[in-house]
Amino acid sequence: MKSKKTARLDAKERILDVSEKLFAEGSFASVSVRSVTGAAGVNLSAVNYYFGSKKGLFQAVYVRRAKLMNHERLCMLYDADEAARVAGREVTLEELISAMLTPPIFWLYDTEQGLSGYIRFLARAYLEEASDMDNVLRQEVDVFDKFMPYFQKIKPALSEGDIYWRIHFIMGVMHHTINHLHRISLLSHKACKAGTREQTRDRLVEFCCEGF
Amino acid sequence: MKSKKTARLDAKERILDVSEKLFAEGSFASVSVRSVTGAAGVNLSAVNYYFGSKKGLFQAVYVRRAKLMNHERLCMLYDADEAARVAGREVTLEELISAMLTPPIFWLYDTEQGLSGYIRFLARAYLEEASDMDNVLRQEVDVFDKFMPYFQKIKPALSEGDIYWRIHFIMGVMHHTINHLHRISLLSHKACKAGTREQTRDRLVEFCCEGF
DNA sequence: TGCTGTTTTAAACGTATGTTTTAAACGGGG
DNA sequence: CCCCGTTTAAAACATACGTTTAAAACAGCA
Repeated sequence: MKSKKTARLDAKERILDVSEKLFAEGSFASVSVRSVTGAAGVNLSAVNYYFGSKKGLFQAVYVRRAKLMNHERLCMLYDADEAARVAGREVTLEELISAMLTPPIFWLYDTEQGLSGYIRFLARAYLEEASDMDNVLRQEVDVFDKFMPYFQKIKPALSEGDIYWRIHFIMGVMHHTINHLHRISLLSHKACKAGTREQTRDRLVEFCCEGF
Repeated sequence: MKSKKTARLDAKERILDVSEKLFAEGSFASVSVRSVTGAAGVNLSAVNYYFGSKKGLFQAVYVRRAKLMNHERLCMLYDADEAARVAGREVTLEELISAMLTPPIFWLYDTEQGLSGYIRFLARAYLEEASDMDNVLRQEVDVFDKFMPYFQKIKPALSEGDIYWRIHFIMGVMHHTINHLHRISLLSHKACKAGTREQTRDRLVEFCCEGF
């Protein structure tokens, strides 16, 4: 019951890794429990044993890295705030948008830890109508609320609604990049390459800064 | 075999209407043939009779309005081109982006003819990995290729790749609005309203023009 | 070693799925 | 009226699904 946990976590974690990947590539309904357990090399019952149900598995995939994701964004925000404070200036718009976009975009390029899978999983989860997934949205909204005062200080002429609309657009640029980065070369007749994560991030930030 | 066609088209069209709506709300796998035929009030076999298979139905939903959609965009482009020609000026960036965004956004607000359903169906089809759906992408790419020369004339400093990246971002803003317009009020703590189709369109165009 | 709680396995359950089949109903043209 | 191609109807098919069950295998500890 103690050292056995290693095996337990192995299987559990393996299921999470695999289903993160599969849920990133297809919709909830299109991924079967059997395809998950098959790819993870565990017994069919393992999903229900560890997570109660298929929906529970989906939630668990979400929860596993949810805090870390937004934690990184808030860290970047606070870092920018601190840097601006000591320099006696205001946080810049670029810093704000970069704090919102850098973590997800960098994760998108991470294949080692599987963070790429998670970020694509997230982008899909936004479209799942399972009412339990509303908290996926809500959690991100909570983060943006922390950004709100900064935007208002930088753009005092904009109403709260105006700012939310722009944040909404930024999310659109981000999600679309997450969903389609792998075929952006194809779509552009090879005219644009995916590039490095910094290049992609810079493109996004630049476009969104100007649009704001 | 002649006037009987009315009944035939009625059933066929009714199936298309219903599945357009259902495919707009859920993924391909999450929509069952039985839910379609049930809502359409036709027999279960009707889908396979008219469309061969569930996938065939999906394709038929796509094909039904695909040409019209991009036709409207190209019309707006040619209108802008003509207006600019007679005025002895160049087409503006705003006109270009408006031509790309106005049809889908206006459709999104159309509930009478069900165009709203189609445009949300399209946004979802982009994420279906069914390889048959690659032509959904390709068709839109073909349209953008028609826009390409205009963008290059307006922004001669940008490389082809730069322009494609920006078009990609514009598509992101558009798709995200299509997918989430119905809950944008919720996400913003009621701070922003969905507004009229013109207001939404103008917000999109403004943001994308600046970003470009 | 025997006991205990945990994990894994194999099998089965009940239901929902896409599709096929077979026959009935329909409606105009001979 | 009857014939015929088209459309609808009901039923069945085979498979895939999520979930449950019950027993076996396991690992630590007395």
